Amino acid sequence: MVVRMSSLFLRTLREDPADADVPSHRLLVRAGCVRRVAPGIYSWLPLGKTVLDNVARVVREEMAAIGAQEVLFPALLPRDFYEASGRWTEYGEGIFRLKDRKGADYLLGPTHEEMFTTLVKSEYSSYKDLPVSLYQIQTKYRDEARPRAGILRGREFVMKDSYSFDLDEDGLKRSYEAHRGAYERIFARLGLDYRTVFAVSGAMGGSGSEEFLAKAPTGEDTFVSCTSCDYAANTEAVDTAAAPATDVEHPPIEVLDTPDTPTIDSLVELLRSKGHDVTAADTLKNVVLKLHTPGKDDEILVVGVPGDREVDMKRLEANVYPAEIAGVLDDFTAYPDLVRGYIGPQGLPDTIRYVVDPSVADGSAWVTGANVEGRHAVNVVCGRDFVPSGRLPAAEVRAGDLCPRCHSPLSIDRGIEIGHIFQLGQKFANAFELDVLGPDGKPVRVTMGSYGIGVSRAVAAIVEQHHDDSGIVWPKSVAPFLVHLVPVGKDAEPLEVATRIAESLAAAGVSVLLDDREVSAGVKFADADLLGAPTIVTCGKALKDGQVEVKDRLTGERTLVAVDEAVSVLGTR
RNA sequence: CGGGAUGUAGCGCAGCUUGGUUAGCGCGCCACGUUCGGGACGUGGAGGCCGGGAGUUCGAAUCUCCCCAUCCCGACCA
Repeated sequence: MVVRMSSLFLRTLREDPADADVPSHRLLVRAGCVRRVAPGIYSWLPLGKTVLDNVARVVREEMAAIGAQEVLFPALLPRDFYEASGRWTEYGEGIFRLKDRKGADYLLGPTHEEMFTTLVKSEYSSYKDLPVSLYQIQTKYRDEARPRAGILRGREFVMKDSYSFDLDEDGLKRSYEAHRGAYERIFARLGLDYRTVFAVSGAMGGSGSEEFLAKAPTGEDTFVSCTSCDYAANTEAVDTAAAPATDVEHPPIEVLDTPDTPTIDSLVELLRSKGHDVTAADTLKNVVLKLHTPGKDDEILVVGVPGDREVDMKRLEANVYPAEIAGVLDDFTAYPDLVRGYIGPQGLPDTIRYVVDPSVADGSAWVTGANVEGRHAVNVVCGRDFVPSGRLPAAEVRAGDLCPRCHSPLSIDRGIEIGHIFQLGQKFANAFELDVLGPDGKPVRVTMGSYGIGVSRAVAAIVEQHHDDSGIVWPKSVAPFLVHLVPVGKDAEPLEVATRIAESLAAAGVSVLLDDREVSAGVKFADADLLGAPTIVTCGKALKDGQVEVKDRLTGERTLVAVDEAVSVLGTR
């Protein structure tokens, strides 16, 4: 079918919308693909809907290829399923809740582990039924505290979520690998430049988890990748190897008067002025954090990191799960042993939990607080003068830090999370007592995996990676149209020729957009570039030689093609 | 929830400091004419509870107070 622009429901914008600052948001709005309805909530117009459907089609094909079967759950869900898993409470303000006319509680589904688990429990009961993988492509709802960046982080979004059900750990690993393979093929077909990185499982629980991050400066996730081997990880999940212990003999602790040095910088400056050759990296910074564990009393945690680094709260939090970091302690009155600004791990009472970053090696000597106002201690040796109760990755990760695998430097990039796969294990199977009967007649607890792709987010990620100053440059796999025909000139001939080519291409199964509007050539060219069809065909001046101009949107390269050959040439592009 | 900014036509903005006829410009939209290969031009139109409320004033888009909303940064977030 030929789509004619004169009747296509489309209004392009010449100017950038005021509320958009990331490229995908700007261009999807300007190209008439989406319109904002409320914060984080968007309507999809014909062009955008076509792209969204194309992405979903690729996802469906690859899911089918690994044998996953599609279902569709409601988005509107009753409370009891989420009560059973504990997530009605766990999610807090993150979900949309509502009541029906009888006052019964409902929610708009943020993710559907509960529903899938229950469905399989109600239908299957034998080991012979497994393994099975089910998925849906569905609208999800999360009441984000701050939706941002247009389609990239909305409160309503389209997600493909699938779940695997296996009898044991080995089966789970096979399902997980199958999904990882499918995801790699999907993102490659979508034209996305992405990395697969180790991630933290966080609230989802489970053992293994990887994220698929589309590289983009506008991405919200920061990840490291090794410049030499294939190691890559979300910064929260970077595995810092414990620094090797040293057995250098250090002099005994010496306590120095260091008045008015509450910060690392002021301390280093004072010590250097007194002839001590130290830098911030030689100091041990001790930060007091409040830990909140749901259902338990809050506690404090003192963490020591090299003084030239900040504490990465997200990274540390990933390592204290299920506890959450409620912030930095600001009221020290309940902790007389902690001298604000002058805390040292040596001599801290056992009642205070003290951990260090793995970069603090046994046998290493540090400058740190003397637990007395206005005094610091030098030659404080880890393992000799204090013994941390544990090592938790807590220091910020920097470009140039060493790869935990091969010790080459790491680089840091930002990415958009387009997919996430989890070896979920039995968290939900336990919550719903999902068992099947084994060959011996005894019940076997099912093991699950959960796998997500942000379908609408992928559309935005594609635009982030495929655009230029003039507009979007759609990859062929998802382009709303493969060929955009632009007749120019006041005579009837250009439109006649363009229409003829358009109809022949459409008959050959090529999606075609025909700009039959009565507007100036400049408007047509600008819109063609903005809309981003991979091939733009101008029917104009060259018609006098029996030719049309074929432009590759990506490279800008233009070639002249005889009208008679246009259909066969374009059909094979 | 903290910090910053902004609410005037479908979209992008000016006007507000220093209150005063009928609130303006560009894009888009409608009509007619000219133009016709990189966002053409002329003429004439349609389109506004100036975010909401209360106040000050003879008079408020403009000043004061309160509220609401949106965007950005942070906290938060499979």
